[in-house]
Amino acid sequence: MSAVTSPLAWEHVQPAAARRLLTGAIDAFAERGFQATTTRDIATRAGMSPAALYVHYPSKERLLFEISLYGHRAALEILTAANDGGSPADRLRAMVSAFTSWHAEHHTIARVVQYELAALSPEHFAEVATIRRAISTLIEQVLTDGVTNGTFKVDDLPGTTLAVLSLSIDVARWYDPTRHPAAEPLGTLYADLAHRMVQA
Amino acid sequence: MSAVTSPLAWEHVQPAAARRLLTGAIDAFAERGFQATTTRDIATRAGMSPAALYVHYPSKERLLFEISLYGHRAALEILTAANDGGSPADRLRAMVSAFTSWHAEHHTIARVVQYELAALSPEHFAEVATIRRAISTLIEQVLTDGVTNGTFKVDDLPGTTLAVLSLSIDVARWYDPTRHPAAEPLGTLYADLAHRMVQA
DNA sequence: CGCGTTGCTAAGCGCTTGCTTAGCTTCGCG
DNA sequence: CGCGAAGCTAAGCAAGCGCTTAGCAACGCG
Repeated sequence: MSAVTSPLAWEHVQPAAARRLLTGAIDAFAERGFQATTTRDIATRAGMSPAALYVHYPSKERLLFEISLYGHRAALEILTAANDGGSPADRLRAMVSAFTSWHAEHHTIARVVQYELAALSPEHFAEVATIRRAISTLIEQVLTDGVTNGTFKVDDLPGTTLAVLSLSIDVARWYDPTRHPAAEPLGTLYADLAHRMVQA
Repeated sequence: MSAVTSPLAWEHVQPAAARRLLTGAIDAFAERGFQATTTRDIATRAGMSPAALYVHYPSKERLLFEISLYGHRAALEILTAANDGGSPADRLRAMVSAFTSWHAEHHTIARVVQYELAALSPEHFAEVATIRRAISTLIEQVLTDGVTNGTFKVDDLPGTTLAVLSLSIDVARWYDPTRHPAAEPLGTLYADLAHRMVQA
């Protein structure tokens, strides 16, 4: 586990059977998507009968929500930590690097977080949407700060904010640890690319 | 329909009922995903009974393949057209602009093209993968040309190629015509961002 | 010990899925 | 007019779905 990305430990999920179901669901949702994953598949991955799932979670959707919520919170946390101190350029580079590395290192959870939003209930979607707006605001603010002190040149602020985030998020779509570089060098490359996009 | 993006007409799909099924399937797959879309839903959108679908297509997967194949071909075509003539910078800007605009303007098909690959049969996937490699090669070549003539500075060629493509592709994920700028200005913004990423 | 709680399984319910079958109508064409 | 092809529908099949029910073993605690 790298230093720049949060450990994403699941120890807080108790008991162990509930944790096995959750991590099994992450793998299944990431591989096949939420709709194509069956509760029987999740239960089998956790080494249980299908009915045991409902002892720990009231529905398949709830399992998705727990994963999505925890994943969004983890992503916001590593961004917030990276935003601490330094010039706008330093903060932008640290945030893009951390956010990119996180999407590479945790690409299974990241895939669920980024591509299964439509499967959430309206109420659950609203809850993670709040976190998504906070993430977006962090990037927009550092770009604003850089423009204000003259180190950045940004023509379209919302458009560029979206582009910077988009670049990191799409890593979850294509990243394959067997075929691509380690997460940390990728983060450095993307920090460089994002910095160039906004440099004055 | 803008000048930089191909018209994406479906007139070649005959008879009209087959075309209605295909366009209905695009909308349904883009909205809900392949797995969550039922053949009954597709048939209803085309104004027919569920069985009528099988008069024109042998399976739901085949419908996806026809959409995916045509979409990939259209994307490759507009990229190839934009690659014609000028400096590496001109060609890169033209390709990124066209590719981005295409993903925004045709974001429903683009969503199917980019996010439903896993639902294709292995044989059908192999066929579109060939087109995807051709797309990637076009971008890699223009970056190579720019590095060679000294107008670009690229540290990691495959990584930067992927990043440039990634930036445009992710547009399909978030683009909403009711909330975002028109496709053509977006293409111009992204051409600028991509150019800055590689400028010497 | 007695007994409620926790965690699990076997069985299965009601429903929906992709797709098939049988049969009807419409049409072009000799 | 006769007839095969094309295009469609009503009905339904086998399989698989999310989830429920009934019941059992293990455990903590008075």
